[in-house]
Amino acid sequence: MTSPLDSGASAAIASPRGRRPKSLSNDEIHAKLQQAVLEHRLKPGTRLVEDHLAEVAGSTRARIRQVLLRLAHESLVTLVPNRGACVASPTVEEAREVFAMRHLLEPSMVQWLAERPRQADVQRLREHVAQEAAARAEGDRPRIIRLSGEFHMLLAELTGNRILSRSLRELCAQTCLVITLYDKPNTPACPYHEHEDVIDAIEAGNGSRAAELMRHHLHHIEQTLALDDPAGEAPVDLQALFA
Amino acid sequence: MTSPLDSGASAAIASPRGRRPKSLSNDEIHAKLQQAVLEHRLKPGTRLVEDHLAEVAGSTRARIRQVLLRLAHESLVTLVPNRGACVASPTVEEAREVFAMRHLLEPSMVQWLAERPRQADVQRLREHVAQEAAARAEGDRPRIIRLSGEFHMLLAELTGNRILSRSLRELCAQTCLVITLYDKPNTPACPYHEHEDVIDAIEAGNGSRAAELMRHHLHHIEQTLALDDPAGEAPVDLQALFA
DNA sequence: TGGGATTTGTTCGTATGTATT
DNA sequence: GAATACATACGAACAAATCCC
Repeated sequence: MTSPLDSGASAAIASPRGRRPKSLSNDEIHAKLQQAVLEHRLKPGTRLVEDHLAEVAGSTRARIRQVLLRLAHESLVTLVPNRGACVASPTVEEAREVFAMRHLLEPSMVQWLAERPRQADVQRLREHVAQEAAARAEGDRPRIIRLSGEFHMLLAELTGNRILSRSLRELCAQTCLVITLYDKPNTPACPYHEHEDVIDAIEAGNGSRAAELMRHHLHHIEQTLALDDPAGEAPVDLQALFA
Repeated sequence: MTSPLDSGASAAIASPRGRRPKSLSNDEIHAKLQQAVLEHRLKPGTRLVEDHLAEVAGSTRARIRQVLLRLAHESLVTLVPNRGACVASPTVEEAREVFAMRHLLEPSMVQWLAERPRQADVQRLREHVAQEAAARAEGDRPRIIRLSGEFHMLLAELTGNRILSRSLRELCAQTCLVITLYDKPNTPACPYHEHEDVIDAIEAGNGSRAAELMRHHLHHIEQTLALDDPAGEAPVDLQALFA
């Protein structure tokens, strides 16, 4: 049984240059950690030691605890009593649940947007895709990955529904963890033309087409993953093996 | 401007008889508070003083803090720095967002269930509705209210998707707060025949009908609320009033 | 305008628990 | 199997802020 706590011990949150005397607020720490996950800089299983985080962030253990608690509730870290926190490692089952949830939400979400298209929204979406393209041109892979996820978050924000927005933020972050764990070797992150297609459908006010494109897009992302083979977690029943 | 902190000061979590020496776990405290909200025993605006909760639950302030943090993340309590916690009072806007979210999730959810009907599930659902009927017969109003919400949670659980399950648990709890705040005077809680209709559609394997019934049901709940008139919150611009 | 009571926020020392050698 | 090192969990006291009178 692979413990979620047996990976590298050093905190993966690098401070740009030496010690950082600046003390970050609670929310800033949370945002930084979340962004690190989105950029695949914090990998699943990485231990998050309260003392280390407190020192690096110029904060205190009590505050770090709060942040970890919040991240745990967002399923981004797992909290084991008396053993501390580490970046979550979603199981195959959990990964499927994440995608099932996104399949439930996102097609309806873009359909809703397409049924009341606003030019300002389309504008923002196109600007975002332009950023994606720029990051792609620069070969800035962490940035590409983050922006790909943030496109979906942006769609949620444009609905104006903050609950939906938060949900999708969590789901995208978890998706990033899933991708780091189960990505097939040769994967071109989230082809951007699919994003543009969705925008086109929204601009055209074609709700059912937008929904269909999103369904296809999600399906496509899921297909770049190896959620079938039991890699990563081995629920092998040793007892049965020797019976 | 009505502050969310100006309601009754006494904690509304009654211990059955005198002091309770038993010390509850963190999760138990959370469950109890959540259930109290579901049963309308904790009303919006009720202050939640850490010391009081700690004593009643036989716990410590530190633990209570964790529970409150979690409840805050579930939007069941609002946490104001240096002023403590109180049961959340969703605004009209937030109420609309809750229903929008439920409209997004629940029709697709029951459609999914209806497309792969299992007799065991139908059984559990019917048993639940029977409990609702029993509570109705006894006139146990808190129980009726709680069970009505829990029907929707049960549907989510039957999908086997824990993320969806948690989402709906949160949404239902928030709906309960919304109902206490904006219910029109004469409201018969959630007519149970609508629940039965949904079950029938699921059993019959009629996905689109199940979805349609759920849409109708949600719409019906929303219509028993007074989300149009600006009661409760008065965003009156006093400056404009005297200009 | 001020003072006292109440409640939250923080800190520190210690205890407990886990993993390792 | 025992001892050690390490990190989390706990408890109490102190400090700061808010509310009410």
